[in-house]
Amino acid sequence: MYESLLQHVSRRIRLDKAEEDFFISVIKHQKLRKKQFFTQAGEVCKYSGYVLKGCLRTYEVDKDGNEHILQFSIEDWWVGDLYSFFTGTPSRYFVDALEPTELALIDLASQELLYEKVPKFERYFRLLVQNAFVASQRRVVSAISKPAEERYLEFHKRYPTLEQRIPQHQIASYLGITPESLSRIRKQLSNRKP
Amino acid sequence: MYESLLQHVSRRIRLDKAEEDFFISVIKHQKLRKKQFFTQAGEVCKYSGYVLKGCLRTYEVDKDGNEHILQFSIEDWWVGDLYSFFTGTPSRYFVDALEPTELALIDLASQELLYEKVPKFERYFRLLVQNAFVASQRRVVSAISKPAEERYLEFHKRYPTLEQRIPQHQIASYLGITPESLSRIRKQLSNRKP
DNA sequence: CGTCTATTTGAATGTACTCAAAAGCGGTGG
DNA sequence: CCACCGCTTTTGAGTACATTCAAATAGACG
Repeated sequence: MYESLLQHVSRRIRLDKAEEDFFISVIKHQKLRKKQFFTQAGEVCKYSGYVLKGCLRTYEVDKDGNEHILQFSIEDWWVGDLYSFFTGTPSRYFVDALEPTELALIDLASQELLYEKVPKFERYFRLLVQNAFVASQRRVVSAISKPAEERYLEFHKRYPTLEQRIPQHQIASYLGITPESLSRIRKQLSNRKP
Repeated sequence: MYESLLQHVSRRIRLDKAEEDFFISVIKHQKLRKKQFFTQAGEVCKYSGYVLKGCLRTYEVDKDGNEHILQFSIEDWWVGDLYSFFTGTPSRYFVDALEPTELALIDLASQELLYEKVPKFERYFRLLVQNAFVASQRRVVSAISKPAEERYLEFHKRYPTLEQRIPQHQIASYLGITPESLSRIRKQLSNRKP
């Protein structure tokens, strides 16, 4: 059931059998249908989720009701609002499933217990967050310095498989442009290339 | 010399005297004059720096030679290119001092030694990176979803002291707009308010 | 005081947006 | 199996926000 998760962990820290078992013992399992929410803005994000199968999006809804996608999460990525999760304050993000999805869940109490019993997990999560931070910073630079076409090409190169899986208007939202603009950009590119 | 740093640490994890002493023993001290580099793109970032006094900027230079500021770092913030630091690969960022600056430095070997001898530090750095990640994600949403004026107002509210300390064109670069645009935005605001 | 850099202002341009409508696509039920 | 409905993508026209380029003014520093 959780092989991919254990593998993900063991690529970063070394666990013995007892530690693995303990880890698995605090994990819960969740299935989401398409469009079902994992968390909603205004409520506290009770779980961190590891994607076993499927795809989710994390997004904010602004005062005009427009959605802005922060993150897509596919297999082998963690998902959730870290800030809400750790502080217990209401989240500002919505997270829902773009496909039928299965998650491994861990709640805050379990995570803290885990840190206590197996301190190596501090390292595991530090490494994860560190990577996520590095990626986020790159996206900031991209967002503030590059025109839409270039941002699209970056996305296209870095996440070629994601682009197949996800409706175009969601990608536009992730890139910070309108669906109309993305459509035009793709048209221009296809006229220029072949 | 390092009181502020020790305080910063002890607000997050509890250290006994021996642990404190060990921590301090691996710290080096560095002074930078205004405009002096902490790291440059193309070289490996050898140190993480804790700002004891002063202010630095982290920025990327694009192919047209334009600078894009990722981060300002003032007293009690860590600075450096995490990715380069941990992987030993050349950095893509420049970091230099906007004011005369003093730093507490730790190199990678020392940091790993620290993790080994005082595993609590994994937690300390996890918490730091976690906060930085949360902040970076918010900036992503802001960058992709809000017009320049709104982004400026956010900056103005969140970092009122920084705005006093830093030349306006650097703030424009941080916001992802031209100095001319920021000047016009500020003019409009001052005409509208009073 | 003079030089260099930062900020402001103006005019023209461009990129991306809004609004509106048509075309395409996929799923559902008759 | 086809027809219809809803949603996504495309296309068009007009607009707005921010940029570029150029020049003037203001400020900082030696």
